[in-house]
Amino acid sequence: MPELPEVEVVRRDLDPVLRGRTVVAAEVGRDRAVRRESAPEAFVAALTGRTVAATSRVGKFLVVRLEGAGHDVVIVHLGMSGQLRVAESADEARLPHTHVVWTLDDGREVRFVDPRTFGQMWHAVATDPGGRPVPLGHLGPDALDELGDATMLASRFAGRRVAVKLRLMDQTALAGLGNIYTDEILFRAGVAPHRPSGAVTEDECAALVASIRAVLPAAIAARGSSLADAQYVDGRGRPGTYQEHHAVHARAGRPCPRCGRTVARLAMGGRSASFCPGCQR
DNA sequence: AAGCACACCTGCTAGC
DNA sequence: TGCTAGCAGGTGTGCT
Repeated sequence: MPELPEVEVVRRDLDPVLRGRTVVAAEVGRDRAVRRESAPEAFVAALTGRTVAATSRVGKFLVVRLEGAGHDVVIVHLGMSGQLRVAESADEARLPHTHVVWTLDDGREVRFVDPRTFGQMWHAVATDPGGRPVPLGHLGPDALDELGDATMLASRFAGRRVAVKLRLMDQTALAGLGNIYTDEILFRAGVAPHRPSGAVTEDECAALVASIRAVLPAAIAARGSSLADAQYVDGRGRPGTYQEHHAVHARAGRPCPRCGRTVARLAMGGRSASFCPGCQR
């Protein structure tokens, strides 16, 4: 799935389910789902009997903070196809590819379902002085909560020859944007995806910042984007609707909604960019 | 040392 | 109809 808006929708669904609840049991059905742990047993032991203090998010990573003096957390990344689903009880049938299950003290279950297995979760102990878990220290500022001004973005682009779309997707530069939302953000800002990031002007950086500030909240309000393969659903299994507002992403060959020219597709960094050659320069 | 290519998986679709 | 190749929202590593 999932880029920042989808992860944020899942976090908002899950927070009231988890907050103040105690995890009475945890089970790992597929070791790869907790592959950063020394052993799945360590993950289960660290989580069992613990009460959830709060949830937060950094970029595409979901952070579940546990009560106690140790400042420890569970970090979840949904990868390409991960879902966190709430079941009202253990009796509800499990979906195929259910790899991790947390049983809560109210009888509900939180289930991690992930067909492609690129997602994972793990227990992390230390937090840095800013309150971020140490394993997430390499991430740049969060694109929703910590986005700065045009000057900040320009400083992230300065001296770089890499294409601006790839730079926007670089999680160490700015955290949370992926292939869908960089397509949409670049379209709205009128910037072509293959432009070298160092050549993007200050005015264009201002347009990109405004575009990020518009697109991410709108996508969250629409409960995320669910594309053709329909892998992304929220905590209750429902798809989002923001794909209905996509101007260019996955619309190559169809007309640009603004100027009518054909949306083009470009191979970039091992994936594909969609853009309007008329609106984006 | 920035910038690539590639590995890691499963499932669906388009095309033959 | 059935097979195969290609493609899909991600991150991390290792080579140049």
